[in-house]
Amino acid sequence: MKIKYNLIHKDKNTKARYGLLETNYGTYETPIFMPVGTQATVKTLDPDEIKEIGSGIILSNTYHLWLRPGEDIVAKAGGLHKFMNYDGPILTDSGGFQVFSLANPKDISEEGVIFKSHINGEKLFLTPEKSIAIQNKLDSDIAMSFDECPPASASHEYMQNSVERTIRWAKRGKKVHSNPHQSLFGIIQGGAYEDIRRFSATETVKLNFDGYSIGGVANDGESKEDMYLAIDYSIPYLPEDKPRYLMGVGEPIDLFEGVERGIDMFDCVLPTRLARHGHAFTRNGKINLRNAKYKEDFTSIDENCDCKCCKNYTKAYIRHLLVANETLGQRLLSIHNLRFLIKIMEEIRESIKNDRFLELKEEFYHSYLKNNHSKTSKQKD
RNA sequence: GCGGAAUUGGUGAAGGGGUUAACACGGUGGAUUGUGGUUCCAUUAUGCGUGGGUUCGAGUCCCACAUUCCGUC
Repeated sequence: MKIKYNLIHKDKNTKARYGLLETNYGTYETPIFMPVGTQATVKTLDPDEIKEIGSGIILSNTYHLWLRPGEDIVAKAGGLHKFMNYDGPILTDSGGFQVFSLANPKDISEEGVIFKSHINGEKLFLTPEKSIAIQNKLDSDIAMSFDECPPASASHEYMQNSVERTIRWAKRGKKVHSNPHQSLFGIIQGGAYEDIRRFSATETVKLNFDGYSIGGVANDGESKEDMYLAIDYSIPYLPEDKPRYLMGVGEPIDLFEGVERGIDMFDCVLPTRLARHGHAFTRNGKINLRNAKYKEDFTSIDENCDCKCCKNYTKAYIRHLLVANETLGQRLLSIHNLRFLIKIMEEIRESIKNDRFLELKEEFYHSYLKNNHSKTSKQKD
């Protein structure tokens, strides 16, 4: 079946919305945070642990699985769910982001994009049709349109041309999409240009996708102000009865800012990447467990957290694991950081239902920002 | 006793007269938003065993001493 979004309640004071998303693998409440498992694994966790932290949908990536092990092997295994032994919903990214990160602008043509494999340097060619065909074979529950993801710093002219091409790519992808129980999302681009976001949103919505994403907001070096503008400029043109997905966003503050503006779905590598590099989210801001001050700190990372890591282990022990390069440290922190974001989303959903989203937001910001561990803007003060 | 070699940060060390002592590991911070798993960035010896001397200038050359190692009686 295709996914189905049911809008249940709109917050009285903001654009935040609470809904239910029906999928092939159960119904999930939104807004939702989706952990990222690029290579058919949420790094360091097994599927039982993904479930334990209260996770719903997870992400995987067309580009990476295309290169290794190849979509045919995944198909032979019985599809991505069977291959990785995960019986929850899976969304696959289209490889579009890799256009931004791995290709040169001159390698992008109307037909598709020339990549250099990050594994062996081999020249590869990816098109909208190819991306959709791979995703059909992977048999994910939600596929993404193949898009170009230009930086917000791109000129107005480049951005307009890029967005027009992304829309043509979306049409081509939709035309060949043939997996009956896989949904397909369109992607809105346009940087922080109001007119281009409006154009991208209205034209993409005309194609009638199962959901809509806002992309190009979490590229390296872009300001949070531009991200918030990109959302504000796109949301008014998206239909109420379809889910809205903000791609690549996952700082706690940005989850609140996104929800407030009407976003239903988020994904981000940040919780798991930060974990592997020794950082943890806490209600009092982000901390670096490798810091010497935790050497003899025998308290948990966050005493209010209900995850396996916080219930059983101390900062001093986790620090030791990280410094000694033991993978258990990375695993425990990944579990904690993911649980942290998922729990925030649980609280956010409750607050929307009770029309007290802004109160929760203020409460969270007060605690999270009080030690200035996180800035509300990437711009220096 | 005699002869030879060595002595440079927390560690392994480079440098054999010319500005601020290489590099690596370790230490200490920071970064990370549709993945960078072991990544990236910054910082970390006002000092080269001790004391003299030569020189415009000395880890670098000379002398004495100390310590360590090797050989030998």
